[in-house]
Amino acid sequence: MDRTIVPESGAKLRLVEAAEELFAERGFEAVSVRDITKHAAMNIASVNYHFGSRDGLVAGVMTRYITPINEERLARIEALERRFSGKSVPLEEILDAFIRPLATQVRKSVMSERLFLKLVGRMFGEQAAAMPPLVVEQFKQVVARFLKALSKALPDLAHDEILWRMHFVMGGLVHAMAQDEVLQRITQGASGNPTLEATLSRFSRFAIAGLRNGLNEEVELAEAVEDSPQATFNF
Amino acid sequence: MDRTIVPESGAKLRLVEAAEELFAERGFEAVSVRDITKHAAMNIASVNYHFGSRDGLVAGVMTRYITPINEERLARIEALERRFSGKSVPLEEILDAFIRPLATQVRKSVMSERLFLKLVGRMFGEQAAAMPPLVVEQFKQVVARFLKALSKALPDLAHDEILWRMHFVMGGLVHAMAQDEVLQRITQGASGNPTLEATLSRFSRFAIAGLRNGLNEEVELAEAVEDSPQATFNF
DNA sequence: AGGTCCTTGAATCGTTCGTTTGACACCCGC
DNA sequence: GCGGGTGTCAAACGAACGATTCAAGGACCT
Repeated sequence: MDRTIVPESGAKLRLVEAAEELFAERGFEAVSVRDITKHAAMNIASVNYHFGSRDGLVAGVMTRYITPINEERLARIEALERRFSGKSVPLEEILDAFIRPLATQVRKSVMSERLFLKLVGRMFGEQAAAMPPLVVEQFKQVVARFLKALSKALPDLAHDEILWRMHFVMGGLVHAMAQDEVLQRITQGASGNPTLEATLSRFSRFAIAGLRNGLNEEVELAEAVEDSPQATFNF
Repeated sequence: MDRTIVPESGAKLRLVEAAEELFAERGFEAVSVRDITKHAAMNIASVNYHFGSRDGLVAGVMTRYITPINEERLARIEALERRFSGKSVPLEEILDAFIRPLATQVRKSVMSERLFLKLVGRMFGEQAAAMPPLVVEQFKQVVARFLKALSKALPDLAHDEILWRMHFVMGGLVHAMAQDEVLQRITQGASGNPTLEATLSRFSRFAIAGLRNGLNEEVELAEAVEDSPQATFNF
């Protein structure tokens, strides 16, 4: 569980690390093989030699962090289910098991917190279609596992509803990670320079509330209609 | 307020519509000028003749729908503030004013709901840096306006906190719009084929709960700590 | 010392990209 | 009917892309 990095020849590692940095900064499609090899001080041919193709390198970058993140997620949710032995795991714990691995793995990276998050965020935001099949398979496993735990923790919510809310949660997470400069630009930098932990904590509380909502849904809607003369909520 | 489309020469319109469709389907960076002109049954040179460059066409596509969406957002929030004359506008109404314009504009588009949402989602998800300055300026105005309304509606929340939650909300929205096939793939299509209205309604309820959370924050945290023997929430 | 395998180096491949060119057709006011 | 915009067309531009080639290096083993 502690092995974070696939054993690489040293040259492979240098290429992957250079690629990560550039992908995080400029996005996957905006970086050429020449950019990467120049940044790693290596020959152009090295990418094709070590990874077969540019896509092979991209796959290597995606696997490198996402795999241990998802492994840690699975390990954590399994530990929780063991701890609560069949009973439903509290929502807070489930979400923590999903989010905290990001903070764990960022520490093992040579990149800054900000770049690491941008990289992971970009993988889902702009390269979701290019994910290696193995990673996709693992991710399906993670989703299925957490979905089951959420179903238990939120027994009054329909299965579909949970699914959608999880989708919203992942979207907020991905966006918050990858698009930090949008926040900065739009608010003229009024948002400060928070730590990763603080940001994830903020998000965690937001997401929990969104997920938990609806146990008393009809009550809230009734209120809303009362409050506003011409309620707009037919959609 | 009803003019949706900038007056265009007919040829410009055909190019923009062809570009929209391809951008929505494949992403902005994956579509070449040749793809666009072929799809519009026009000459390669037409893009540079009518828009100056490929970037000019991209800017045209971004402006075309985002501008009226943001105009409608501003009109709605102003109408609400007028209606509630100085008093705080209910959170539900604020969020509705932000989200509903998407549904309004999609109807004026020749594209399918799904493609339209993918297009708008992609603009923020993968092309936020390429937004025309005019659109960015308008968007800043929208954010500032809604931020003020939210501050009134959620008086117990710190300014920064509201800002971050709005960021999370926008992320969930963008992701839900652009990455629909992720949801399909990961859940093996178990999520059905909901209408736009249903999806936005779902999201709206989710976001409201997330935004409103924390008025009684310490209470919930205390509960959570009690529930779980070894609380993991130091972050 | 010789031979083998793994890895790099510089040069170049064929494609595709966004953009430009200049010739050609059209229309409209004079 | 004639000149000057206006728009379209095929063709070609230089630049950048991912990928390939092949010779030369270097480590390691026998």
